[in-house]
Amino acid sequence: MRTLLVITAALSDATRVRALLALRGGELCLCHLIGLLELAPSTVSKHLDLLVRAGLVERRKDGRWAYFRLAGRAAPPIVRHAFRWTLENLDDNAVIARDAKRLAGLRCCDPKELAACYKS
Amino acid sequence: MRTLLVITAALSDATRVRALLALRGGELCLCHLIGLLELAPSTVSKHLDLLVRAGLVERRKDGRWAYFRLAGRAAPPIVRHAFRWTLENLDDNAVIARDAKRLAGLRCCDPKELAACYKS
DNA sequence: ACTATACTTCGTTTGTTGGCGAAGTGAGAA
DNA sequence: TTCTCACTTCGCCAACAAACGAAGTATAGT
Repeated sequence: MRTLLVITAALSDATRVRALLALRGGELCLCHLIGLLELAPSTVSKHLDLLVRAGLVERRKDGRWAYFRLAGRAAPPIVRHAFRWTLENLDDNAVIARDAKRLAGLRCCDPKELAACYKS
Repeated sequence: MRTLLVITAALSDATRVRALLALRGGELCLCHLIGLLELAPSTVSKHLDLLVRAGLVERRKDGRWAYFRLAGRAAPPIVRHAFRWTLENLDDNAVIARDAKRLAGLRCCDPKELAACYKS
C-alpha cells in the first residue's frame, strides 16, 4: 500500500510526469532537465528525488554531474507497470509536444556545453 | 495529461484506495463506506466525489441513498488499466485486511438497518 | 590553495489537500 | 405539510506540497 501511494503521488504532478517522459530517450543530467522544465535547480532536484524515491528513476553521479534514467528491468513489477500505464495513456498535449521538440535540441549538448546550447 | 493527473491524484490517498478496494465486492452506499472508513460523512462524500470525477467510480442515486460502484466495461482504457494496476500491486496490509473483514459484516446489512448493524 | 561549477539541503512563502462541523438539499415517513 | 434522514456543499483550520533563494557539499579546473 505504502509503495503504491508513493508511486501515485510521484505521478500526480505535471512537472514530474514531464521529467519522466523526457527520460524515455535515455539518460539526462539535472542541468538538461533544468533547461527543459525551466524551474529553479533546487526545485528540479527535489522533483527528481521524489521520482527516485518512488523507484521510477535511477540516479548516477559522475563527477559534479548527476545523471538520471528510467528504472530498468531490475525494477519491481509495480514500477514497470506504472511506467507502462503512464506512457500508454498520454493523450497528445501541447506541453508534452513542446518538451519533445526542445529536448531534441538539448540532448545534442554535453552538460559541459549546455551554457552555449541555451543561447540558441 | 490532465486525465492522467486526475487519476493519479485520486489514487494517491490511502482512504480513497481503501474505498476503491471495498467496492470490489460490489455496490455500496455511502453509509456503508462511512462505517468502514470511520470518517465524517462530509469527508467520505468528498473522497467519493473525487473518485467519481476521476472516472474510477460511478454514482447512482436511489431515494435518499447514494450507491457507488467501480467503473464498468464502458470506462475508458486509462481507467481500467489504472484499476487493474492498483489491484495487482497491493501488498498485504493490516488496514486492508481489517477492512475486508469488517466489510463482510457491513455488507449483510441493508442501509436501512445499518444502525442495528453498527451495534454489533 | 583557491575558484568555479553542479548539485543538494535548508528555510520561507504561498497554494493545495484532508479533516471537521454547520448549514443546505431533496426524498420518504408521519 | 411537516419532520426525519442520507447525503452534499460550505466555511474553516491544520498539515502538506511546490516554488524560490541562500547556504552547504563536493568535484574539477587554475
